[in-house]
Amino acid sequence: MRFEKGHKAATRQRIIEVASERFRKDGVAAVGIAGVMADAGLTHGGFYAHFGSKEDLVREAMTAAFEATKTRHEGAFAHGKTGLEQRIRHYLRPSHRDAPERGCAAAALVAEVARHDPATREAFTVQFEAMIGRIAGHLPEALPEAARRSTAVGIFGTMLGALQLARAVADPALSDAILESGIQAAIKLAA
Amino acid sequence: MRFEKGHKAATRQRIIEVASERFRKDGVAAVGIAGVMADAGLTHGGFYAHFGSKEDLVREAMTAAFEATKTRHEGAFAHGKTGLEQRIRHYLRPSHRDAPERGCAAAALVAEVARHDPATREAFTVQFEAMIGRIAGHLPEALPEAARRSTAVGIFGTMLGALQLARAVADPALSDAILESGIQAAIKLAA
DNA sequence: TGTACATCAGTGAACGCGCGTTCACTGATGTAC
DNA sequence: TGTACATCAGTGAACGCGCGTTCACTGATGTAC
Repeated sequence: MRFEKGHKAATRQRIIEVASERFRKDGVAAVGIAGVMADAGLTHGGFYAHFGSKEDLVREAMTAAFEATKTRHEGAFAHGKTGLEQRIRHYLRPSHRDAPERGCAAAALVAEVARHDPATREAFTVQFEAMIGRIAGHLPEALPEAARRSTAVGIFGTMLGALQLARAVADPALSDAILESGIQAAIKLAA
Repeated sequence: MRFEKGHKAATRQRIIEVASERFRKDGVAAVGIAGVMADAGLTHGGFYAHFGSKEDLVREAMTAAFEATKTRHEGAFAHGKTGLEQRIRHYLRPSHRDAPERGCAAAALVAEVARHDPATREAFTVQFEAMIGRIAGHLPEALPEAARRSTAVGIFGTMLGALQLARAVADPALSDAILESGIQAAIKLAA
C-alpha cells in the first residue's frame, strides 16, 4: 500500500476536526465541502471516499465538537455546587463567546440542527442528554432524579441562550452584561 | 401612473412579510431572493427596485418579525408577576415551538445574526433591548432598574434557550419536557 | 534480485443547479397638447 | 375628444460564481512471480 496503515483514518479525522470548527464558526449552510477539504490540505474530489454526503459530515463533526469540549473539561470541575458555579462561569466567559469555533456545539448549531435530518437531530439529542446528565451530577443528591434533570435543562437553556445573545448583540458592554446576567441566572437556578 | 398610489409600498411590505416568515422558518442562508419574490407573487428581477441588497432585506424582515410579534401581544398580558408568568407560558407553548415562521425572531435568528453585518446586529440589539424592557416592566418596581434589567436578561435567555433546544431535539416527549423545564426555570428567576 | 501487476488515497475536470445581482425591456396608465 | 409621450413597477434573460456530487484518472507503494 502507498500509505502507512491508519493514514486514511487520520485524514478522515482531520476533515472532521476542520469541519467541526468551520461549522461552529460560520454555520453549516455557509460552509462548503471544497473549503473544508482545502483547509484539511486536500482537494474536494476525495471527500466522498470518506463520507456519504455533507449531511453525514455535519452529524459527525457536530458529535466530534461535543466530545472535544467534553473531553477538554473532564475532571476540570469540582463536584457539587461550587463545581457547577465554576462550570457556569467558564461557559459564560468572554473568551468562549469570542471563539465559537472551539466552543459549545449546541450554542453554535441548535437553530440549524432543528432544520436538519432526523439522524442529525438524534445525534444532537444524545449529546444534549449527556450534557444534562453532567450538569445534573452537580445538583444535590437529595433531589429526585426528575427534579435534578429538569433543573439541569433550565440551567443549560439559560447558559446557551445567554451565550447566543451575547454573541449576537452589537454593543460590547451590553454583551458583557448579558454574560454576567446569564451567570447570575444560572447560579440562582442551581441554588 | 399605472398603479394606484401606495402600490409600491404595499408590494415592499408584502416582500418583507414573506421574507420574515421564510427566514424564521428556514434560516437566512437557506432562503433565496428568487424564492421570496415568487412567494410574494413577483419575479426576482424586481427585487432591487425595493431593496439595496439581501442584507437590507434581512435587517428589515427581522425588525418586522420582532414588531409583528410585539404588536400581536401588546396588552394581552396583565401587569406584574401573573402577567409575566402568562407571558412565559405563552412563549414556551408547543405551538410556538412548532411554528417558528410566525414566532420569536430572536429564537429563530440569533445564531445567524451573530454572523451578519454590524447594521443587522444593531437592529437586533435595538429589538432585544425593547424585549428586555417589556420583561423588566413585569418585575417588582421595588427593585433597582439595573437589577430588573439583569433579571429580565436572564429570563429572556432562558426562554430563548429552552425554545431552541425544544426545536432541535428529536424526541417529542423530551421536547415537551424541555418547554416545561424552561417555564419552571423562568418563573423561578422572576420570583 | 528484478519486473509486472494490483491496490487505493487522493486529484481535478465536469455535471446540473441555484445563488445574488444587473439591466434592457414591457406595457398599462397619467399627462400634455 | 384624440393622439403622442413620459412614467415606472414589474419582467425575464444574463452575469459570474460556488454549491454538492460524480467519475475517469494518477502515481507511489506492496505483492507475486
